[in-house]
Amino acid sequence: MERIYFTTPIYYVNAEPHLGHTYTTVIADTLKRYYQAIGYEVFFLTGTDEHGDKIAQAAQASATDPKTYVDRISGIFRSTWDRCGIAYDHFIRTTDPYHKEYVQRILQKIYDAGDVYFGEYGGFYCYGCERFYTERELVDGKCPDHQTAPDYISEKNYFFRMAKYQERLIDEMKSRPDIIRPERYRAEVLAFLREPLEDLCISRPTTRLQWGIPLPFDSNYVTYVWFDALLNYVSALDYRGGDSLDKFWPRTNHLIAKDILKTHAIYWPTMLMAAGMPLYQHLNVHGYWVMDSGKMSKSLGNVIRPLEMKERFGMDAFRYFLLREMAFGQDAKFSVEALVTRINADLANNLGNLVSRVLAMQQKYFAGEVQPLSAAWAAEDMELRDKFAQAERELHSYMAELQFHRALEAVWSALDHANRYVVQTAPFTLIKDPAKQPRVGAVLHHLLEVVRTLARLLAPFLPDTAKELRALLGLADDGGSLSAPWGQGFAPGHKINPPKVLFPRIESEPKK
RNA sequence: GGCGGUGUAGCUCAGUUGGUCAGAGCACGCGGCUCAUAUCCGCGGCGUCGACAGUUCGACUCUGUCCACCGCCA
Repeated sequence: MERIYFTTPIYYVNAEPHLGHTYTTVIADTLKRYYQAIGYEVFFLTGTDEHGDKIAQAAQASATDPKTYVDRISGIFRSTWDRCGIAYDHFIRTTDPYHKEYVQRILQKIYDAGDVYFGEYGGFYCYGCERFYTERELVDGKCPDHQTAPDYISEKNYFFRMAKYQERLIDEMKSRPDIIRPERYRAEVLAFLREPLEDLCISRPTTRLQWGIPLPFDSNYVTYVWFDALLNYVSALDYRGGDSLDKFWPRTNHLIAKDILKTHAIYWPTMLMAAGMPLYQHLNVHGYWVMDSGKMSKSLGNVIRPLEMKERFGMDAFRYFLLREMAFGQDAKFSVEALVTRINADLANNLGNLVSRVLAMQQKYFAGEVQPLSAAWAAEDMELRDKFAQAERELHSYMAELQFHRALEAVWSALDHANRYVVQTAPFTLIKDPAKQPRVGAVLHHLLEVVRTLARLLAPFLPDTAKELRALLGLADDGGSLSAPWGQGFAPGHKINPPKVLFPRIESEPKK
């Protein structure tokens, strides 16, 4: 059995889940369901990143201890994904004991191998950013983000010999053209690698930061973000035990937004090289959702919360919009108006109405009982079947490239054809002639095959809707009845349920 | 300043290797059907494909210069 491993980033617990988190998580979920459907063994990891200055400060600000604070926010992430129906296999927290132990184990290994050294570093440090600034980066001597004067700090720290792996990394990036997708992000990384890499500072003294994982070789220091956070992708598999690590690790597909390209394309692979592990299979990079009302922020009140979207529009409708509207890799615009337009046009009018009209006729003309197909199919019957076969082929090729929007477009193109088929065959006219009743039965049978095919093709994208379609068709949940060839999905005498409104039209825009 | 990206119909965007590539959806106009969530089907216009020059028999698609916006680096 083929295997594949999908990861989202671990989300930093300084904010609650918003649109950006949700998009990455939804595409991971969609990919998991898709690959499972085509027979893969899939592992899907998500979780939370919980160490660092900012968290320690945030905890202090809310008059609590860091552990209590991160438990709360991490819990919000987990319950949000649960309530959104996200089918992750494991939820990792960087404060989990097994993760800490794993990070220490790898740090010790790299230290023993001589890839970590103790050195001095001085510079302007901004506590808000948790980072050093070069003089030229400062604006009027102040941090460009916080408008505060940074402190000059000189301290000894541990460094990872990242520069040592630069050439190997370049070779790897060049010899594997699809390691980073889309291509343009690989080009960006290669451009960055034309300049010499510096070694990576991986520690903070405990005098300055306690909320972190202690270095195994020096208890006066904790590890600083990179080893702590990035190693989650393997520590989770290690924790799952058995052969999880061997089964899934090299088959890794990371999903990230473009803001963390560098950490995943440069720091992470060199860390893996030092640890003697193979690199991931693909780093898949998506763009940003841009709000038409400006950059998403609490102060503007335009933060998109997944649970609120689910409440207002339904999770499947929200998922559909995210998957259909963004071209993977590029930025896309988000607005409630566009969301409503998509729901009305694609889900209510095209998909929902098609199912509704088919099931209504099936009910009205034959009391729900599926009628036999004729021995000889009409040309338009075969064309209808072929359109869906074509849509399925296209769907597979687009999914291999993470082109979710194209995959859905392909399905909708077949779906549109099905609506044309209804007009073309006009069962509602034929039924007036009793002699034509067998033809009407056959036409509706073909249309039920459309609905059955949709239930199968849409399942990774719209899991709840697919389930609802199966229920309406009276088909079992096991998938077997869905994958039967066209024309063989329904046993003689099988009964179909009356229609239901899957996606109500949204007539007027609810208040924002 | 360097590197990369984007710039195509009113809006959101597709356009793989240069020759039905000038397209889709939404919006808009007209017509048709009535099974259906006033849904569906057909027809229609709108674009100097950011600007200018070049290569070519032919460029949205290649080359160069420039403009606008975005990102990364400095």
